[in-house]
Amino acid sequence: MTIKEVCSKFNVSPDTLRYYERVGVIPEVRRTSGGIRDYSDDDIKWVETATCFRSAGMPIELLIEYVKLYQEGDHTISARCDLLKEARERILIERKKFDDALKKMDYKIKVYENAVETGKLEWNKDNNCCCCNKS
Amino acid sequence: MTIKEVCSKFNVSPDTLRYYERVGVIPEVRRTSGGIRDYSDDDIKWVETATCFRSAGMPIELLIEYVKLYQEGDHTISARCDLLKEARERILIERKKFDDALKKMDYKIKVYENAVETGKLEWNKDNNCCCCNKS
DNA sequence: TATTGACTTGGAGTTAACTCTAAGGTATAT
DNA sequence: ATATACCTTAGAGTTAACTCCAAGTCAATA
Repeated sequence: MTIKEVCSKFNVSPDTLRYYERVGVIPEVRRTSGGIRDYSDDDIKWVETATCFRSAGMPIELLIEYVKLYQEGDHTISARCDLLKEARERILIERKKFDDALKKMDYKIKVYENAVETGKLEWNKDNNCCCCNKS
Repeated sequence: MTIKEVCSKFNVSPDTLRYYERVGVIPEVRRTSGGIRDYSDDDIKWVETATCFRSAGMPIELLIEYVKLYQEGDHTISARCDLLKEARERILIERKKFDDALKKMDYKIKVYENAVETGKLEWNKDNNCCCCNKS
């Protein structure tokens, strides 16, 4: 598969894919006799993993570390497992922050929608919710 | 409340709070006669909102826009509401990406944990899951 | 009252993750 | 055969969001 095809498959730029390969976020991709990248099925799976994990905010450094461990062979399996578990915890923490923000937003949206209808802002006076009354 | 107290309350640096104020992520904070910031309850609510929304990846620019609208008065209520709804949609999209990554990680962790136990990697051959078999 | 530590501003520097540029090679349609 | 579109590398530039620095002021303690 050409770089262009992989790009449109995962919605990333060619520059990004070349950058990922250069810094080691994915293993090296085989070239044609002309020197042009030809992504194998495995390469594509690496790109899939990389873009998926990156989309979840997993830092490049962690992905590089993972690829390094992978290339060292099977004796790094438990290290890779630990790395993934740690990454998992981080993502759970981040997701919690998203949920907190959503809660706050939902409250504010409700107040504003009510204001658009009735013509006046009515913040919850007892402040029992997660949100501030003002702003 | 002093800048230091606000910092430890929301776990951000003084530099960050001063930066937020300077660029308009929060409205201007009143100073003491000596020129030192003294955060009011409302200021603190603004900081709470800002840090909460930033933690969810909401860009600075959006927060600045929100504060601007707020300062223009009540005729911007529906615009503020629209802004929050759009932000909400974005966060839902981002959270979906987190869930996708978590799914992939959980599968990989399971495979690796099994490998640590049994001594060999057993990727799901029929590839019915969201994940790649290799990597 | 002197020292210590925290505060102020304006502006420069840093970091992660791309993104672009230059100079040139490859592949395909006319 | 040549134009066009896409590919290559190395390295420089960009962007968001801080983070640090210098030079000076303020406040609490010994």
